[in-house]
Amino acid sequence: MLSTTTSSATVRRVIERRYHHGNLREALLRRAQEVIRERGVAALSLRELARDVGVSHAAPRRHFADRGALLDALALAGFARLGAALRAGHDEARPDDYGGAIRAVAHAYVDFAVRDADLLELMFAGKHGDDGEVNAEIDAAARAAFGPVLELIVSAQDAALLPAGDPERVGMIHLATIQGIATLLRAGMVTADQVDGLVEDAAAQFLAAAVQTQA
Amino acid sequence: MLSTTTSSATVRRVIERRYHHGNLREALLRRAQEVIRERGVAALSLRELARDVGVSHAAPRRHFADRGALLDALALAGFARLGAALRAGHDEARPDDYGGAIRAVAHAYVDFAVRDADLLELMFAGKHGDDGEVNAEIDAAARAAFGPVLELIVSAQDAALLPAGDPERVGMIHLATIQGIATLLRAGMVTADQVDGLVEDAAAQFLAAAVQTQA
DNA sequence: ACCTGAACACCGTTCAAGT
DNA sequence: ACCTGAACACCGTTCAAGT
Repeated sequence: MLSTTTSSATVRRVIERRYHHGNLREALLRRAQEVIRERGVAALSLRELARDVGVSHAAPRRHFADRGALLDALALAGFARLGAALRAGHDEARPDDYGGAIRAVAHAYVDFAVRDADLLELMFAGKHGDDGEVNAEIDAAARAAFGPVLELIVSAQDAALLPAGDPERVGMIHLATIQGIATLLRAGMVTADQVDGLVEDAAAQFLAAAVQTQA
Repeated sequence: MLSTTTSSATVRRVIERRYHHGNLREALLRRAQEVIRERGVAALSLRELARDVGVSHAAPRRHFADRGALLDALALAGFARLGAALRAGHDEARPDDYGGAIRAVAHAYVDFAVRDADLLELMFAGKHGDDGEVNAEIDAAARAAFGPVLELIVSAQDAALLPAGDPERVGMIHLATIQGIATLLRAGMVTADQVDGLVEDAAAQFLAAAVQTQA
């Protein structure tokens, strides 16, 4: 039918147009996340990405100076998404239920780590940049993502449920524990059905140790 | 001088011979560890390795079926070295000083993680093998490496310093915490001078939470 | 402003051939 | 038994050229 032909031609033109209006960057990032999830960071190739998205192999250069720049952008987007997930976990609990919030955030973190294990590894890979220094933008995004955890600790301290003290330090141990559980799962040293129990233990230990410190 | 010429020719022949007698494999593994330490796993190239060691680019194939097999061998060797380091840490403490032993092992672990951050990441990368399953040999090596930690917990339980219970589960939380501290350090979220304090906190929390569980 | 096509130097993998 | 050399298909990066 004529209308079908017309509309399909229109769609084609629109798609072509979109790439000329700044959407190639998003398309590349979206596809890159899929590839990482399916086959890992090592299998991520700029040329294949360009092919998948229907553009020449040199086109990504407009948006990402090199492969490292693409990885940095992925890490940045990853921290934004992780931050949203942690915040959503935090908001699942009732406002005064600090223990519940701590557990919900921990579970949200591990869920993210399971679903996007390779992306998380990339996010924590550090040494973004040729000379081995930490990318300041990514570092800031990471700290922002963990904001809900710190707020939680400060709130609990205000409510006298946790002893006063540097929330960064108290929270860092807890964060390390959760992150470590995710790593052990990824390595196969912990099975999927053990994870929930370990996360519960970690949250309980976090609260218990805080009380212990207080005594 | 004649003798110098003779001996240098002898050395050359010996080196050539060594490669023909099964040392190419060790030479490749040794050089690979250096490259990983200096420039990371992603920068590891079989061809460059062969060049560095003075052999043709196809020679490594005799000893490693492909790049993945080399990485597996590196992970295996890494766990052997990590196990030795943890055992050495354990032996630093007096036989009856469980708290000291736990702290020493934790510090040994983080030291390894700092010195060989990229290797450790490779060791925990999981999914060795094309279809995403965990390599059984590497998994066994990992469990063997963490043997000293489990022994420690069992000993402490026998001495009634820790509550009875599954040592794997009790120890796994502690191990996760230490591993997580290493990851946060690598990511730049924790500075090098904070690490010792965090490790001390983690060890104290481990013992405190155990006491708490007992009560 | 954004993308293409050709070019360059690298890489992993394979395989016949050498000693 | 162990290694070499040529070959293939891929990759990241660069750059002149197109629209």
